[in-house]
Amino acid sequence: MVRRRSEMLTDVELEFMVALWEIGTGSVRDVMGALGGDTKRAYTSVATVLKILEDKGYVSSARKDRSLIYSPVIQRADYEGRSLKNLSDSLFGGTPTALVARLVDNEDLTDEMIQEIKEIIDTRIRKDDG
Amino acid sequence: MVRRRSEMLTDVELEFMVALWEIGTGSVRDVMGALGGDTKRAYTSVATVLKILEDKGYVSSARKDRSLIYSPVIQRADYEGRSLKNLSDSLFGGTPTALVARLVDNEDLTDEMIQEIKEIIDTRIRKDDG
DNA sequence: CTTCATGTACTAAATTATTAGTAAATTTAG
DNA sequence: CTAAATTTACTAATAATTTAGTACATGAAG
Repeated sequence: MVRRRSEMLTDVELEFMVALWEIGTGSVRDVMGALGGDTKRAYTSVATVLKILEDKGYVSSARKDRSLIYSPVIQRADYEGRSLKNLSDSLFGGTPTALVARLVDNEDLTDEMIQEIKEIIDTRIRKDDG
Repeated sequence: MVRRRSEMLTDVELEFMVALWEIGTGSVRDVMGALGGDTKRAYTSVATVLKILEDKGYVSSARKDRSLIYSPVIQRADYEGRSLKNLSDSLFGGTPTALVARLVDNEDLTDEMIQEIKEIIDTRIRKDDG
């Protein structure tokens, strides 16, 4: 009964990748400083998670003086796209339109946000034509 | 070191909830039949997951003859919204517009889909005005 | 009534996720 | 050189996830 790992990041892994994407590249201590969350983590916990991310192929490391400097292997934009596809497939029947429909019927969306979204769509349509 | 459970469904739980949302209500055997995935699961595995979902408050059960009939407690639309908020917060800086921007720069989206999305937005804007 | 089928509860086992401690190496300060 | 500090590798502990087996109850068939 082999369970193959999901291709998606766990919550903690995602938090770490976001931190690393923010700073671009950094040591354990740098990433620890860039973690936005409210939970404090021990230095060794941060180091362990970064090692796990490296084992899984999400980051790479290179030694600089005494420290390891970590860099993202996957691009944030790629992962954002993968996340959207994953959500669309698992919950919206594989139709991104259903996803958008649910998004925009959210009460909390301001008129400004809706307008901004409209402009994003219109821009994309113009780009297709041009 | 208490880890509090995420408010999101796991992959398997989501698959089960989608099946239950599809059929509305059903026994272990009904849900087993409605599961779309490619992996076969033993009857007892399905029963166990449904019980776990009940423990977590996602479904409720009522006895009918010898069987338990399960019903969703959370609404699909609610969970869809929660998922989008979760993704937006964790990966798109809490800005749904960034999420949409990433969605529509996906190569795989057809012109038809884009048009459909545009209409969804425009409809929502008209509804606001009206 | 006995046997068989069906269904649930309980238990178990394997894997993954999360957090952090300990040990060892290496550098730096005195 | 020795002591303190920094860093990584290894290990551990706990929790959650996923799958399914066993035991027992109950109803149906002969």
